[in-house]
Amino acid sequence: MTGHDALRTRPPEALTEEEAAAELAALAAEIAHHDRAYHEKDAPEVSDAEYDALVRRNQAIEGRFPELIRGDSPSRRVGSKPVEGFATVRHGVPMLSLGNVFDEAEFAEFCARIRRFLGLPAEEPLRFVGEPKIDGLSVNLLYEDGRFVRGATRGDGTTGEDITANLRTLRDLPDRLEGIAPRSIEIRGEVFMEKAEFLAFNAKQAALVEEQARRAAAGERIGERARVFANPRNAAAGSLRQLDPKITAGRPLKLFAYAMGAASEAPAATHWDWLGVLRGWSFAVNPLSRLLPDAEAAAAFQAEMTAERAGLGYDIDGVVYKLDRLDWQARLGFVGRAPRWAVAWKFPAEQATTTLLKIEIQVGRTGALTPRAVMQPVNVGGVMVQHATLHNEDEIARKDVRVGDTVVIQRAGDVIPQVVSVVPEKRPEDSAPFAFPETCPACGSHAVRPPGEVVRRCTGGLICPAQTVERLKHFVSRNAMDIEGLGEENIQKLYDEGLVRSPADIFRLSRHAERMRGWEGWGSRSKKGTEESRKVANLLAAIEARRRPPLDRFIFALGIRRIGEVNAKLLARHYHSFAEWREKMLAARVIGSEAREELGSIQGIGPTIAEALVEFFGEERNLAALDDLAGEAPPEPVAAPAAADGPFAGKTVVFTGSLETMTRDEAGDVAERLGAKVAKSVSKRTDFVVVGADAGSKATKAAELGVRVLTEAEWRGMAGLG
DNA sequence: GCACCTCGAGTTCA
DNA sequence: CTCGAGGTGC
Repeated sequence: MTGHDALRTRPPEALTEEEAAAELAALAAEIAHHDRAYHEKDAPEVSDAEYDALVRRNQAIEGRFPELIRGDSPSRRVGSKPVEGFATVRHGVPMLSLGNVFDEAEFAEFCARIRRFLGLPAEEPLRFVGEPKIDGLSVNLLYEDGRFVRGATRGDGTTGEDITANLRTLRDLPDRLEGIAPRSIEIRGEVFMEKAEFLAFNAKQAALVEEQARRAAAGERIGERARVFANPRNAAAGSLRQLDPKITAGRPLKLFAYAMGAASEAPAATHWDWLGVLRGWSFAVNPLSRLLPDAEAAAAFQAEMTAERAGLGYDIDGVVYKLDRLDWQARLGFVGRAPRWAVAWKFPAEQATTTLLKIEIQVGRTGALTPRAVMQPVNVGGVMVQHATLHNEDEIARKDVRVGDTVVIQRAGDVIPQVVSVVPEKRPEDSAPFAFPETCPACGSHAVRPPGEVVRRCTGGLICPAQTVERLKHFVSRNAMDIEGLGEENIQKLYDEGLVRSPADIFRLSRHAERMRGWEGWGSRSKKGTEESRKVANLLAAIEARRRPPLDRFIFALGIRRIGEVNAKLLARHYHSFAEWREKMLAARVIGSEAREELGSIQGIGPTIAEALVEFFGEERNLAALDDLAGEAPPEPVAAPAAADGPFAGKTVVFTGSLETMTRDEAGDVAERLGAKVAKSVSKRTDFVVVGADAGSKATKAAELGVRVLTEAEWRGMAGLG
């Protein structure tokens, strides 16, 4: 729905070069957007077929205009979503994530929760199966009538990529299940590379890279670039992503099977027996897995694995404990996306020590001053780390972090580095406590910290260059205006050159095309030639492609405090058009006015958020910038969600429990499009409660109040989802 | 008034 | 992903 549909219906041959460039830019942006919606937010906005149509359109145009293929073309991307080759696959049963515990007390709490839920006395032992948690790639293997028919990556848990051909090359994967097999069954496993194999393989890769470099220097053409991998996990992932199964076949990949997904019949009554069944079907099951009679045995097993960890042939980051009895598993169900009957007991995060070189203060788009540690680069768990957030003033004081200190760092939640503590013995004599600045490092304005709040904020607002640049970055970002090719660096450059000071300026950039072409790397043919000379044209095309933004994106892009994606959508849906919204916001500046009441009556908008909006509209310069922008890029009204009739029109619907075929958010979107109002909790004004797996009190309440309860299947039927 | 849930904002690295 | 804080229902 980007306004390019008219163009898209024309065959590529009928396009002028300029049109083609513009459409490729728009397609790249749109596909990237969907990739994100699909992967990161778990909320695809288009069907797979629509998505594929976009990709095919992109390929068709690229085929006709090969010289226009963009550096960021979706067809080149090797990132999250493979665009050629791999199809997407929906798992029969979602592939879940696991809750984590880090010590015996947390594990005991996990056990206590199970007992509470099942109503078991403390004496009743909980029998677990412990399985080393390998750091590899989860895959889902579908067998029908005993034959391997499809294999997929985990993906976002709901849908993954079809990598059947690659998986067939694994020696550990039986093509056929021996003996009695259910008509249809999904088997989950972990694909990984052993440490020794990884080192040998990576050495080969390194040699290959070197050789390619030599040949390139000699002017030879080289095809696919070889690469070295940072760790076994990445190597395994890279190997499974190969479009050519022959390459995968040459990689030393292993597979351990460990769980069952959707199955036409249950092949066992306990998890332990199930592992036995898998072995019988000649799957490799981790031989270290063990049946543990009670929680004490689990704790002992954890200690044992901690000791043995270093000596294992592969990397593990903890042990997974699963309640053995499948009937209990079924009763326990799920909280969110994680089962209540299993947990990952993680080893302590890998730590490293390094020196703190300095503490930088970053200024965010709302003026928040955030301290950031700059450290001597150090390897933590296979990744070089040199920055870590210090969160805020209090955090620095609490840990008494000082410049020059030797600090212990770790990567929390597998990714984000954090400073754990300082090593006081190694502190230089002349060190002083860090003095958090009380003025903005970018504009010198006062930075204030309201009582009771943690964040200190620059009061410079519109005059602060750092805030202005951050707001511009936010404006063009993916979920906002989504202007492809306008990243952080380019925005900074355009700001520094004085070409862009406000969002509206972006839409006037075409006036400065000549000047931009003169910049090094923008159009001046320095080294690489062709691609750079296209940069300005591509950028302008990408900007044009966004000249009619949907109102919700437009509102979000403004970067008003407390107005994120969700609240922006609420506002856009409620006020429908830009003019209406603008007028009502101005009127709402008067406390007690009708417009203010209306604003507060929107579900999800409370007094604080209303206040933030009113504050924005109370600033004359904001209003001027807003109108300037709306003149350049007038927002399109969002379609009114109301459907005049149908079973959900005008009804209030509550979704509860975890739905299998979609997330609650997705379901909510569908319901809204059908004219329903989606609420979070059940009251007597609720018309329908849609109950997913493991619904809790809301389902009970619905029954008490006599509200109509729908199963997921019934809901899908009524909503016309088939 | 309190507990729970959801949203916003900020952040790192390959 | 994680924290803080706002909104809403009990």
